[in-house]
Amino acid sequence: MLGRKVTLKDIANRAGLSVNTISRALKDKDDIAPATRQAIKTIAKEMGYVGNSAAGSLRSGHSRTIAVIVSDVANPHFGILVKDIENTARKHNYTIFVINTEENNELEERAIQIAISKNVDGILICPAQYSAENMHLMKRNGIPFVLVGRRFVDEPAFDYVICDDEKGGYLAAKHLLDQGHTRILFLNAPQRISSAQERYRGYMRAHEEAGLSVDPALTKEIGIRTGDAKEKVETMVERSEPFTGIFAFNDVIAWEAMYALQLRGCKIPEEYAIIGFDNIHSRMFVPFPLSSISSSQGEMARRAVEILLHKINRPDEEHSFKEVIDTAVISRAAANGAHG
Amino acid sequence: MLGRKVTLKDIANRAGLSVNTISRALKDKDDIAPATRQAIKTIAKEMGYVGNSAAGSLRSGHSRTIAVIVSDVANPHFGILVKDIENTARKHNYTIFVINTEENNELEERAIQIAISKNVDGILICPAQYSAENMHLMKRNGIPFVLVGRRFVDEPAFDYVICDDEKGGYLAAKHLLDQGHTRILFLNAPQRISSAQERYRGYMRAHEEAGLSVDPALTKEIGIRTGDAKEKVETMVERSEPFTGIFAFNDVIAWEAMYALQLRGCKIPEEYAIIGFDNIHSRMFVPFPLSSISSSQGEMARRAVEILLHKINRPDEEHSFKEVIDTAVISRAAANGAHG
DNA sequence: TTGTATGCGTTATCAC
DNA sequence: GTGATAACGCATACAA
Repeated sequence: MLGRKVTLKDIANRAGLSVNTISRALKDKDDIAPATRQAIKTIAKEMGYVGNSAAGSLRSGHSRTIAVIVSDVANPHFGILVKDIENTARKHNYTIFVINTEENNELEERAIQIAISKNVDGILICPAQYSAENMHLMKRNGIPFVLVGRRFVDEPAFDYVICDDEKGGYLAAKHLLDQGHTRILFLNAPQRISSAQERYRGYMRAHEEAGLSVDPALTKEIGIRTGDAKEKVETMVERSEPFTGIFAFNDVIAWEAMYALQLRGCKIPEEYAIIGFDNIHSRMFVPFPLSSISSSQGEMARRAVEILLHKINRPDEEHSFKEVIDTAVISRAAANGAHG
Repeated sequence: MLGRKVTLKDIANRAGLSVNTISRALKDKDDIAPATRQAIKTIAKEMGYVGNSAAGSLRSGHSRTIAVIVSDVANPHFGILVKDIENTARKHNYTIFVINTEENNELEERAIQIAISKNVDGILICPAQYSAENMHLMKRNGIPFVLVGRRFVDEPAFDYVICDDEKGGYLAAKHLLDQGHTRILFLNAPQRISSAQERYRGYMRAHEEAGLSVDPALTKEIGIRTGDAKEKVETMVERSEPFTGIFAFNDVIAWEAMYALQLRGCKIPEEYAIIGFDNIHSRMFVPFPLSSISSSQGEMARRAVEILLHKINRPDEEHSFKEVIDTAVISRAAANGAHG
């Protein structure tokens, strides 16, 4: 055991062959004698050889790796998304790694730099959207990338795969309006985020259609920090601000809102009806029902990977990819008298 | 805009200086004229330069990056752990990226290879533990690593940071036994995993102490797949196998068990008492109470990073690190008549 | 079928 | 303070 990284040279020395032969044998090139190849592979395995992709990609220009940059690893929505991305990527013989931005602009810039500096072939990113500047970092460096779940409407050059957020917002609000709720608290993400804007538009459209105006006091911006939604809901209840429905930007925020209501002794669904977004209850079993808007993460992940690989493999093609995946209401009612 | 990666050479051309000077200026070496440095930095920023750490680490031998290899990104426990690791690493000016193994041996091997091949300075890993072979891949390549949450008892050379799983298992079982439950279903992880073994030992010790023997039919192995716990619990209920308490290996399994019981119309906590592990309810607000064993992820993350950095910086020091962080019962009762 | 030479982008060393 | 040169580990082109 060397106690340091095993290189092609180490194997070459052991095998009495040139570095080149080792390299070609391990890459299964066809101009190596089968016996030689076998012998080399055995030695490589024995020595615990792990290729240095940093060196390899420096020379070859590709690494069969893609970086996935997400805004919140602790949100199961992204955990599921990452899993789905990984599965699709693996089918195409690509490996992924994940970098977290915590919805922070500086961390996002760092994340992109790390990805680029590790010579990834492409990047899938759910952008924090403080500005498009970080995206231009990828553009300028010629790295193929696809936006996932969010888009920049002012930047037609950026490809994306999103779900139909406007429709989702519309369906969510309509779902509650149809149940007779007229004052719907919208726990939305910050407005810089495209999906927040679009869901808001849908929320407004549903109200207009119902002939209702919306009290601006009912729209709150929730940050990524745990406890933010809880505090907002608590304040509303404390001040006896009237509302009976809640539409949450995502299911984790919805959970927190439900928690806050319970704390204050409010009854769900007797006093409040709630709907979330992402439909994560379809991918993990949680012991309370929550209606939600399905954004089809699996489909989103698959298309995002496929488009990215397409761009990686045909860098000169100018094709533009803008995919909007359909959304739908998934209605979950209280089963056995429990809340929902 | 070049439309390809910006290199030091590009900046050197623009600035009319040598590549070496650019490199030294951007790295804030002190033998560069302040004016030169400033001019260079401006140009670099303008051109959207991103250092190629793949090339840099090839030469320098380090990258200020560590890889975090976890078994299930979709489990919020790991999401929180990753966040905490990231925070500590950032304080020391290290960047992390995450690779998922889905508790699969081949994916784990691939993950380790990716990490090593990207020239990371060290690895934090929650091993899948099919064998210690994958760990030896790191050992043989001289990459510092620290096990997080799991350990190899037969391999005294592998450093780790874990929580006191035996005590955790003991406390969990005792918590339920003290409430009068004598038949406690243990939804454990597979036995190859050290924490599963140790929690099982604790579970047994609590029973012995109470003068009770344990029915082997009450111990089930739950895989990583969503739905596994649900099916096991449903089968138990269907067959009317008697039990009134459940101890789940982690909180996500506990959620699923509660879900399954509710589906069958079982009442919690009237008919069943449940306790989980990881205490993720302390880091996200979920609208139902769940008692759990606190494993102090924050502390675990902090220590793991510190130990890893120590090993990176003092590679010759033979110091061995084996840290066991205390566990405790966090009891959560039903608040407003809801279940718990 | 195998070996030799070259260069990827960066950093370390040394000369000026 | 700055520039020239070599080297990291690997893959490619080409020679043998």
